[in-house]
Amino acid sequence: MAKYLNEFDATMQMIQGKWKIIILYELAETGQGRFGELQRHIQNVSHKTLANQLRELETDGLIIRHDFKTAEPHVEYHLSENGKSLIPILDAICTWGDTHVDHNLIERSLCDE
Amino acid sequence: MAKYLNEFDATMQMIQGKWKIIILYELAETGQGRFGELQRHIQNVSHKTLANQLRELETDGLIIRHDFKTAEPHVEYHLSENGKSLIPILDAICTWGDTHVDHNLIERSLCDE
DNA sequence: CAGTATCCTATGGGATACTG
DNA sequence: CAGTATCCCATAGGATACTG
Repeated sequence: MAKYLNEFDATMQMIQGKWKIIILYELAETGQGRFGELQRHIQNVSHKTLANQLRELETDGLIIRHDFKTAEPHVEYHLSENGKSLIPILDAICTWGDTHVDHNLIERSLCDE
Repeated sequence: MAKYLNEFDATMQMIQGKWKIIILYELAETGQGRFGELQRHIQNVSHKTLANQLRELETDGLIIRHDFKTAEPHVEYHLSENGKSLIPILDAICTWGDTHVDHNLIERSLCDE
């Protein structure tokens, strides 16, 4: 059985999720990040949901999880090549929102800085 | 209160919905379409859901609903300028899915024909 | 033909607490 | 620090039937 209706659906399912794009964008800018860092930067995301979305992004091959396997837990996330290839699209999505949506309706600007 | 988290969120909320992108793409290709036509072309969409998504797209200003107000109900939908400006992004989303997702997982190919 | 109303289910995501 | 488990709620979307 096919998992996706079409190419839109495939792409959308991978980036759909309240925080997924923000996570990808954050990692694109910083290069890599730890769980706690991401949670601090992306305000209001719940612990459970961040963990969920990170796992989905990892499963879909958009980010890579590197476990340092030290005594004190230390995990770093960074974009895969596939994830990086998505950035131009995210830019386009951000720019479109920036130019076509009333700024008063937008809580925190992310693109075009 | 802001309605959207950021520009991503704004754009995503407008195109999110199981059939919204397909509707937009369909209208982009055909120029305009009636309710029944859309339902026939977009297989498997339920009557109620199609009506819902059309109304949301209209509310968000992406499509325009033209009621001919004849005795026999006749309504045509077509893209607004805002909706048209979204097409390049949809193309990018489709192309990305086409090149980065296993074709066996995709039910019906829509782009790159 | 186009649209609305009702009912139902699956899922996403928040709050919170627990584990190693 | 990173992750999992439980509980709970709001929403999306399907099936179906009804209206003008």
